[in-house]
Amino acid sequence: MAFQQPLPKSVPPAMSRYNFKETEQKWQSHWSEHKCFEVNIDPAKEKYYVLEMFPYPSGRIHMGHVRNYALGDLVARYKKAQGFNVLHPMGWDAFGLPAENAAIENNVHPAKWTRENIATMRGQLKSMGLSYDWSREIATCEPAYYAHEQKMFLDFLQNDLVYRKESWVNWDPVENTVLANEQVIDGRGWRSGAEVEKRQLSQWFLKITAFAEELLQDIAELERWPDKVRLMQENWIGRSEGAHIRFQVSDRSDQLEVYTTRPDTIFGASFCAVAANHPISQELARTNAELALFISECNRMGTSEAAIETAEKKGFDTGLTCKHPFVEGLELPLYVANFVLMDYGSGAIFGCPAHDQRDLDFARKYDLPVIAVVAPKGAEADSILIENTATTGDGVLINSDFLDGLDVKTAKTRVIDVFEERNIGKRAINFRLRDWGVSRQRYWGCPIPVVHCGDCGIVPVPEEQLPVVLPEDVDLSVVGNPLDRHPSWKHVDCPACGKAALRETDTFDTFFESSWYFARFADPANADKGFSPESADYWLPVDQYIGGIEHAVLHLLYSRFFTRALKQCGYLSLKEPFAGLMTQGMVCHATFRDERGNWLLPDDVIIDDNGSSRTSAGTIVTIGRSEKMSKSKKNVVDPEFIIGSYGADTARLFMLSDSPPDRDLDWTDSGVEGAWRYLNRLWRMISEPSVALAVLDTARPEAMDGHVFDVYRTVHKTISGLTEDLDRFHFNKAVARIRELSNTLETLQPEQAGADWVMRFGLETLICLIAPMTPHIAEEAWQRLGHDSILANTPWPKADQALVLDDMQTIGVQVNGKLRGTIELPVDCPRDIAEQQALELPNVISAMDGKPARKVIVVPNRIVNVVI
RNA sequence: GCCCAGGUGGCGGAAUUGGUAGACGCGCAGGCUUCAGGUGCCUGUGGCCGCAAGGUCGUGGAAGUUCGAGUCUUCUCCUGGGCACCA
Repeated sequence: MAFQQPLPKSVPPAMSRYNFKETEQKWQSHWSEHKCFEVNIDPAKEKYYVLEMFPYPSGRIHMGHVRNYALGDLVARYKKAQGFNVLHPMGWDAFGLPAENAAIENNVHPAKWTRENIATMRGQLKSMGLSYDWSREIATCEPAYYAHEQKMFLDFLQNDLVYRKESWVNWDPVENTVLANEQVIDGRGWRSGAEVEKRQLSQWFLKITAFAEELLQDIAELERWPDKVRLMQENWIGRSEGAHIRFQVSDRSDQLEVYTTRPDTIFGASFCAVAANHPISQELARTNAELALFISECNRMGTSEAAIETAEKKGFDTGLTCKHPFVEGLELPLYVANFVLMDYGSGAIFGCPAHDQRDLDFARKYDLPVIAVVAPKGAEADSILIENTATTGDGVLINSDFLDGLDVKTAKTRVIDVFEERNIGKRAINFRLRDWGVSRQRYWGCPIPVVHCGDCGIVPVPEEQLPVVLPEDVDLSVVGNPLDRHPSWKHVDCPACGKAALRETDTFDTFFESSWYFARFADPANADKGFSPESADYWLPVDQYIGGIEHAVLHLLYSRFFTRALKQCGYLSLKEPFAGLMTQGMVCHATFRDERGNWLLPDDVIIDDNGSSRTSAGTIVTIGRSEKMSKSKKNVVDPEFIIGSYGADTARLFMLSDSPPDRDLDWTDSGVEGAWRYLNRLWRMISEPSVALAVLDTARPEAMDGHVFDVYRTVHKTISGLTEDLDRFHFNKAVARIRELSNTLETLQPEQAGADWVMRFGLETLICLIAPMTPHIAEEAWQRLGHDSILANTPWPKADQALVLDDMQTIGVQVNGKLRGTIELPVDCPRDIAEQQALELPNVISAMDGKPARKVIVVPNRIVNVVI
């Protein structure tokens, strides 16, 4: 998609094409010099905090960033025009795994790699003309940032929000390192290819579960969040009500505690099962090699819910049995089963095959009894036959002793009451949510500020010794954790007793940094603390947060938790960090493959006029469906190239015009061309208007041609409609309205009375309305129209409501629900007049075919429907 | 397996509460401008029938509610997304 911009010297300046390169640079410098977007606390003004999810500095910006920041900038500039004191900052989520990978692959230090990437990407973002307050820029890998989160961690520790426990990790025995799930491919390390082991390590956890109920309840308050995200958070937290029940294990002194959400099905129990990592399994495995083998098999299986749910249900009969709590003499065999999760509930279940599909699959495989205890409503108790589908719906209890005849809900309550009376179980609420493991055995992250002392145990690093700075003189060419291998860094004196001790060599999960960065932006230069209470009180919460749906759960939930934890530690006075959330869809592009099936870059593909495609070398190209832009499929378009060839305004306009923000967007060359052509058209309308413009600041003329007045009304309607579109995030509709207004303005004729004035008014309004989307061309046009003010500081246009509402309107007339014509009626026209006019329409008369109207439905200002 | 979202012209998408389906753009066709290509401008553009007026079908599929359904209900098919160490 080569594009040259011809600028022939012979053409006079007014006729020249819009010069985006010069213009975009000019206004970017201008805004920067005039500190247009730098803001301070101003109690007299209402604040508005717009935040886009800050990027990981991976090297170069991609189209997803362009979309995200075009959306955010539109909101920020629009709110500024509406008079808000707008905080719109940008920074870098700068710790993370890719820096370490790059270090190993390219022999470059993660710090250097990261800082260079930031410099590149900052330049790219600046070329987009985004209204950031760059004076607030932060990078989370700098001690000036992470020092404060080390302090926060220590405060969490003091407030009992942190603890240590053993937890399982993916261990790569060749690289001597812990792997992320995504680094485990088919059970092997992605780089080493070694078979991954499960290992238990002692790790730091944050008590997010302490807030589980609150985090769940408060979702209801997040009114300006997408329902989809709220639902995902709800499901993630996964509150369930049920019971813990203790089963006596035969021939042993201990009891097995199970968690169940279906205590009502207790009389249908036919086995018990524990997780592979359950203490009982572990204990038995020590003397049972076969069981140990089964457990290691379970450990090799993926830990994801999807993997567990879809895997074949397998179990190992321990030979032990559990006594049924109610049925004297009934012994339930105890299995170790691969579908029981140690992390959920108590890591043990009782199986009721008739009413749980997993249990049924298991029972069929091991030939266990299947006893129906719930009869669906209306079904005959003795006609129930469970084959291969468990019934999980409501019904009436059968075969269940004292529960017989009760519905499921009542039976649950009753049976738990009995458990509690007999002291063998109790009511329990369980959450799927687990505590947040924040330890990472990685180098490029924030050091966890504690010291391990042989005598004193775990000792927090004293506040005056913070920050614990990540050493930069590390060797990444050797396997294992560089912090652990560093010759001196971890060796310190115990802060408590002064004896030789060791630093914690784990670093924080990078979600730690992103859980509070929004607050740091309120007070980014504060050296004493993360942010002052005053700055937080003024700027927080974020009024509009914008980012990818991929963060719908973890990042957003961690931030919500972090905010509560900070509140508990006295940092903040609010619970919810993000009052409004908008999640954007992905940027997609068609995919191309050559004859051998190799992916091709869009740049390597030539589409001929007849629609056929080939490579530049002439070989055949297959065009595949549009998919999310990704390096692996090569269906990427480099934003820098687009900005260089068409300008930032074109790229931004296209990002906003073709799809609503929350849906996926197809990047197409023709769409970009369309945006580019429109900007040139707009430029022509300004520089060579079809109707000479009235002089700046002249009063509205009293005499106006009828058509001119209609156009004038359209301008007001556009202001009103577009403002509403922006408030509802219907940005693609807003762009459509801009184009409609352009079309309408071009219908003005020079000889019509008032046309010169309405043309100026219309163009100035158009420029103001498009400014948040394409700010550079708008500023230039504003200047060209004779203004010496900065458009970015200019108030948003106001519509005259009297002109927005029409006094006449077109109403559809139907006969038996089919449209047969339209009538022009005054607004709020009486029913009988509407009916009369409708019945007089020739088309209506012919459609009625001489039959009388049985009924005429008149919906005022909407429709008339004649029923015959 | 479970949960969620979405299916509207050749394409991206419009259509506040059920009330004129297809705004706006892309593409395409014809014309004008131009030495020519591109740009620009004008006109047309859901399918089918028709010279036209107009008719008829039409929002993944099937059924239902309603004077009236893209919109509500039920079933169904397809596509995409999420399901705990990428960020």
